[in-house]
Amino acid sequence: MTNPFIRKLENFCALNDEERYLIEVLCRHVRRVEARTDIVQQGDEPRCVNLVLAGWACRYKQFADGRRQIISLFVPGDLCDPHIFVMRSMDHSLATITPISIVRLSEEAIDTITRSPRLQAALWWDSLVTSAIHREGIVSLGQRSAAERLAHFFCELSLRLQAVGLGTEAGYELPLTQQDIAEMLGITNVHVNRTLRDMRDSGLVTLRGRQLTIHDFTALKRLAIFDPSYLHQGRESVQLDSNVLMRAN
Amino acid sequence: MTNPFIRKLENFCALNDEERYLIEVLCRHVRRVEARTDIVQQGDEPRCVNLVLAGWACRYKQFADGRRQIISLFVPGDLCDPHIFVMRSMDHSLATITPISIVRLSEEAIDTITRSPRLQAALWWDSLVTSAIHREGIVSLGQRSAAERLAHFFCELSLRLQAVGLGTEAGYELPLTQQDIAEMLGITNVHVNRTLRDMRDSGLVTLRGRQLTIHDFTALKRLAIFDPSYLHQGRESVQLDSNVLMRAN
DNA sequence: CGCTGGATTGAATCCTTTCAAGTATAGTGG
DNA sequence: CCACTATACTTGAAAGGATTCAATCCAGCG
Repeated sequence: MTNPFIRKLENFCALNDEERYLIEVLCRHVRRVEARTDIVQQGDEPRCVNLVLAGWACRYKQFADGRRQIISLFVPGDLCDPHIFVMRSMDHSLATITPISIVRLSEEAIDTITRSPRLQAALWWDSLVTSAIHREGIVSLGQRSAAERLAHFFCELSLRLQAVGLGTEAGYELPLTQQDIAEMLGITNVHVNRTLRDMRDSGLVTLRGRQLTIHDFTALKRLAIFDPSYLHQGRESVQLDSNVLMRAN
Repeated sequence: MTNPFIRKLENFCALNDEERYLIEVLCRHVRRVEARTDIVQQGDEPRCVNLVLAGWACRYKQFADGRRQIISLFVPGDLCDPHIFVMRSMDHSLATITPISIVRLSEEAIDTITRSPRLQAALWWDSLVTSAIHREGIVSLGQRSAAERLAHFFCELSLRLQAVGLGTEAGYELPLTQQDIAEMLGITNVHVNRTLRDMRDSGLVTLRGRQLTIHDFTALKRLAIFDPSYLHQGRESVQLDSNVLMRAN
């Protein structure tokens, strides 16, 4: 099974054997962490960069009163903040969702990678895509209704998982509870449940037993106002559909 | 008047004369753009990195049906995406809010800057802070009520403007319309107006004629659940108040 | 086979939006 | 200097989407 990080980066540009080998060597010491465990906590000094090889994790922030926001999801191939070392402390926490396999990359390991200009560019691309995902998250939370958010979330995840061979347009494994989804989308778990029922009833998607089945991807994209260009996948991502974002004025 | 970008970076680390001079030279060709004008549009190929010297601008995305989300604000000293050049196209637009002075930095200019290890680290710091601001924006949109969002927004802006000498804890110039604020915070302009009235009535802040007056910064922070550590200002930003974020479980 | 966490549903409540109308403010031209 | 216009701000009333609280159902698991 190929390394999902290599696989993802190759959506940006082809790597040579040497570059692939370099990453594979760095990925030899896999660390396993059980589900629902903090990997890094807010306030910690950044010691390493985590790369997910298998399993799901998330970034989150939580208030003293219990409210919690999941800021981003990590699926296989995802890397967090390669330049985090310039910071004194973490302003958020990282936690596993499922049992997970991760690699802890040291600052030296990152330096080694970025010595290759192509890998350096690939890492920039990756973190720019991560930023773009965050921006789109802001758009979702700020402008999309609950149903639109859910639809958008499913669309995005479909493409991200396809990029590492873990899903198709017809569906994928989604190991989140409805509470997790609620904390991602800024709505309550009850409302997630009701919205999911509506989407099932209208023949869009079905979520059962950690398996998401997409019955009508086109309709899902339409509901979500989903424009995949922000994911910058493939080398020619500038195709704006008409149902989609357009400029002001 | 000192360059706000230099001033901001020096919140991260002191620069030497050579480094300051390098930036000042790159800032010689100032471009002026009038208010309410797109600087870069979604779909454009990235040609340069914009650095704001004076005036306010924003990043936004807009739907075909008119809904618009302002994703981030640029105040003097703010730089957008120094590594944007690896991307094929912009997934969002940039627009001015006020008349503005900006500098367009080419890829070579960025390369020149990052040849200095300290400036390279400072640029990383700056973009990590930008990411952190986006993450906190996600938390606001996902978990905070309208009043909490507004309060948080005012607190964050106070610190960011203080970092470049454009505000104090007592207030600052805020050249946004209530509609702009609404599009930042994911609520309607009508609700912004009502919430602003409530905050004025309860003696927290007053916003009149583009001037924000903060009457009770402590109470504002409390309402906002504001923990400034995500801004990573100063060299010792690890001070978590008790009213503030804490870990799960 | 009972336990436990997650999923589901109903009913009431509430925060926010929508629609509409009215007021204030700033800039423009006669 | 004052109509005139445009834009922003303000407020009310009604409607709606999402939350809250609580109870029930379900499935996997020891």
